[in-house]
Amino acid sequence: MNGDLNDRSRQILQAIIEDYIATAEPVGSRTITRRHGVNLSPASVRNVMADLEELGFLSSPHTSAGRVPTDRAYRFYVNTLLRVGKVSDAEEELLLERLPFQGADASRILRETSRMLSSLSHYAGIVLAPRFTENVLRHLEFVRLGGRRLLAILVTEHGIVHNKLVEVQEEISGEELVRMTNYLNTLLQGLPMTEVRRRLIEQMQSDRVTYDALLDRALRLSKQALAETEADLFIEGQATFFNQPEFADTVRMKEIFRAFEEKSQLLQLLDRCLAADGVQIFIGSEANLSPGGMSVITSAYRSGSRKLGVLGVIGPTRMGYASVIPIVDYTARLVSRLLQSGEERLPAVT
Amino acid sequence: MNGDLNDRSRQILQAIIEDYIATAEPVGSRTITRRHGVNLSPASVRNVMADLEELGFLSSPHTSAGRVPTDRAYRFYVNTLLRVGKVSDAEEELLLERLPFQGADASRILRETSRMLSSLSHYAGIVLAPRFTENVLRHLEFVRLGGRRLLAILVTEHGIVHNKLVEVQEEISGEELVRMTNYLNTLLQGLPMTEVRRRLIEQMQSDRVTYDALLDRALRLSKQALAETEADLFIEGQATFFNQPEFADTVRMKEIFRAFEEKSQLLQLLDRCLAADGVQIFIGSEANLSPGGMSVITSAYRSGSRKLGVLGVIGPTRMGYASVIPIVDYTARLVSRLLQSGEERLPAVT
DNA sequence: GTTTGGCACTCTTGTCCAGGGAGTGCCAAA
DNA sequence: TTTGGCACTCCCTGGACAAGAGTGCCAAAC
Repeated sequence: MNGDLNDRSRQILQAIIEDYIATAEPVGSRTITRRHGVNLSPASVRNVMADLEELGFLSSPHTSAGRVPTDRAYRFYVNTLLRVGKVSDAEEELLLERLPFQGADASRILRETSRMLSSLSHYAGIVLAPRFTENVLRHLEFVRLGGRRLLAILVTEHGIVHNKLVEVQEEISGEELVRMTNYLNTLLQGLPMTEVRRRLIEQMQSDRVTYDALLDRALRLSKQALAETEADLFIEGQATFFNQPEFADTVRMKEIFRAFEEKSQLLQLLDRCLAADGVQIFIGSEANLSPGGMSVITSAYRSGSRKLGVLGVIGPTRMGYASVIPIVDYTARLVSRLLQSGEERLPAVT
Repeated sequence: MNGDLNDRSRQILQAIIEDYIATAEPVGSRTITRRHGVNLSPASVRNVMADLEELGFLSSPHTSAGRVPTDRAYRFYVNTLLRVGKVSDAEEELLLERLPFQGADASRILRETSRMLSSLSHYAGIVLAPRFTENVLRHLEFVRLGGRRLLAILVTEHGIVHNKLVEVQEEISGEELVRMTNYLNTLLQGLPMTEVRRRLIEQMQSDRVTYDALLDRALRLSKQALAETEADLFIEGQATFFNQPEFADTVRMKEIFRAFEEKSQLLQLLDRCLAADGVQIFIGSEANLSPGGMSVITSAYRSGSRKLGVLGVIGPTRMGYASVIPIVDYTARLVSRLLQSGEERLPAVT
């Protein structure tokens, strides 16, 4: 059904979309003939526009307004019409200058990334921190907080630190804790979380543990400590939505900010992105976000072949896809490289 | 200048303020006689209102609108007219039920606190996490990330975890790291950060260290690791500003959200609060925030006699002071108790 | 002297209406 | 098939007008 459009229709559709992206105002037939290189009379353009409306690519707010692209039009635009460029030199320079700052740990890099995504795209930047389950355990430590409360600290690769409070049945002495920690670290260090689970269960049934109550306790403890933690999501530049005329009314703005505070819908969407390869684009209703009218462009960042998390941009459907797509793409590659280079310097983990 | 007002003026001023807080609309003389127990004719009330305007307590948006309280009026109201009540049973119940949840570490409690502050007050809740320098060091740990990059993890009392990436000159072996960690922990554990600094410098000059290069390195490392980190600020319920009619226009909303994303002004204000005792109230211009028209009510929370951080509520100047003040007060006490009780269970720190 | 009713005045808000502008749809001619 | 022309629709703006709310002030009442 996409290929159905002839050259002229495509050209006009593209002109309408790009004009609308630039102005946020319904596009009329005369505007097309004037501003874009279309050598036709307004009347002819009107005929084409009527066809495009018939096909579901355009809609008119009211009889005598211009036309506005539908989600479907944007989808067609992104799939077929748009030729995606590269990031501009200025953008690249800014990213390279700002992102890999000295002595930064991963969470800092990721936070800064969401800032950069926002300021480059002029929309909101989002970064989903590496999913806990996707990570490799680097170090596990228990700190006694008092009485039977222990703080479990786990460091995953890239220096991301999670911590969790666990309560034990009986007090544990300092030496016992050291022994437990050593045991657990030799057992689990360097394993991906998915593997960690398996190893724990396997080990619990081994002879060595059956006869050593302390080790048994250690395993139970770490099982508690390694329970899934909630996902970390950095969002920056929400205020950019105030610049979009289509969100000018307060009711919609309110809904948007509610949604951002909620995060759950967004997390669900980003989880889906984690599974896919390359740049993902969700247009309007495809994103399935509650306030509607928003598009999300994402890409997973990775370390080697393992996908760690997702980053991207969220803005109005009427978004500058042409410039945002390469930004997201490039940033994802850059972040991957930054995290990778941290890893390369690691000694082989045994 | 405050005591100047006679009873009647006070009564009318109070009526105006409370009416305006409730309705967000300029209050006229008739409204006062109708809705509040004032046994006077509108004309008399008008005379008083003219005086109050003269004194700077009221202002009128235009000639034939009602009167609106000025910042000064709110200040007078809070200082003199308002009798602050207690939190309602329902509020208390909710707080007690939601806050001290099992197995929560301090940062979780604080995040949840800002949520509760927002949902109880119907304004935005803010919580400033314990200032790093105010804390007691509980545990210090270095994890090798790869090559010469170490992740310093420091746990302060109440189980708050900070981490920082540090780079060393030459690689450090596993055993060396263990020895360093042990040395540093016996040296620094249980000291407040301010003390930690002193001890580090003192120790650097001691004989033992001059002859042991590793210890020297350890000290230098920890000095890097213990550098001040940026303050953590939890804000929740920013979207409540959308409910306030006085912020209905998009321009102001935009400014507010910019300010929230910036945080710096807010941090400055909260820092001032940390110094003061009890509930602090900043009305309108007193808060010195850029978008103006906002009031901030805060109280420091503490552990024992040491103030840790600040929590509070931020909303429009036209805020329900009567109900918010006790909420902030009670919450600060509750959080103090929660953190305290965690501490009590600690063994004495030597 | 204080309080109050009355009255003129001011300013905002909402409604109605007319006119201009932008755009469409359709038809007939090129 | 394209295009010019034309009637029509709808939005937006601005002016006029009335209603409503409130004020300020004055003179009479208490």
